[in-house]
Amino acid sequence: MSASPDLQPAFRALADPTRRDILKRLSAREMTLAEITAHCDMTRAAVKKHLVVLQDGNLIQMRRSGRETLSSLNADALKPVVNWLTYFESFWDTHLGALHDTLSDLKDTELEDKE
Amino acid sequence: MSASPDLQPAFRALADPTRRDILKRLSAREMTLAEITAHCDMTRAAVKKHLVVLQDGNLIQMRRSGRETLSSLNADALKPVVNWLTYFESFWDTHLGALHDTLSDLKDTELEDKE
DNA sequence: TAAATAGGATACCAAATGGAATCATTTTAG
DNA sequence: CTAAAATGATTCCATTTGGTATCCTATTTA
Repeated sequence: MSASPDLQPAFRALADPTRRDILKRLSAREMTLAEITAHCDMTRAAVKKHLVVLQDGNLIQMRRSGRETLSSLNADALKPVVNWLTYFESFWDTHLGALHDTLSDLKDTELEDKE
Repeated sequence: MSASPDLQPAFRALADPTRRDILKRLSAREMTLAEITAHCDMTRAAVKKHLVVLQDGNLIQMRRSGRETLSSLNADALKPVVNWLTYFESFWDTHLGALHDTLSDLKDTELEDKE
């Protein structure tokens, strides 16, 4: 029943600013390694490594075309991540999260629509 | 105009499974270091370090009470993260993201509801 | 076919990380 | 006051990371 997909590779991939930047760029169009590198201020080899990490997180795909490799965004892989984070939505706009337990007996007290 | 908050510390904090687990636990109630450690299968010192990383990401707060320190969730800090990810929402459920550019001249072609 | 292009694959490095071990400090129980 | 409880602070260690430098392979294309 494929419990929950392994979020680790995706969270790991998102933990680096260069990789997040690459994702944004790929949301516009697929790009070659050289093109991506042009924006990254580091060597091709370094960018390539980032692409591999992104691929491990399933956040991008790569396809070979002639002598170049086009990387493209796989935004769907972000869904499980957002889903994980959404769990905490009910704790937003209130610092009562930590008191949740303490206040459980007052559950009908209306917490008016925050801001 | 406080452009965008620095997402790095938060993304960094979220990149570790132990820390994500701690966040889930803290969503129930605030906990002491000893309590958290009880679930983590590692030393107090190690857990303490994770708490510091979470605090750097502003995902938790700590308050001292007598000889113990209570850590509590600050779910609000997840908002900017979700917001960043939401940017990609328009690319979900379609693998056309990478072709967005290529297809730009066909923009009136109706892309019927995917799936 | 030979040179130029675009990428892969490795080896190597310094710095950051995850964790354990230890020792010091503060608070509460007797 | 004194010991136990709870945490903080430091040091040390192995592994992972982010990057560079190099060398090698596959495509083009002149």
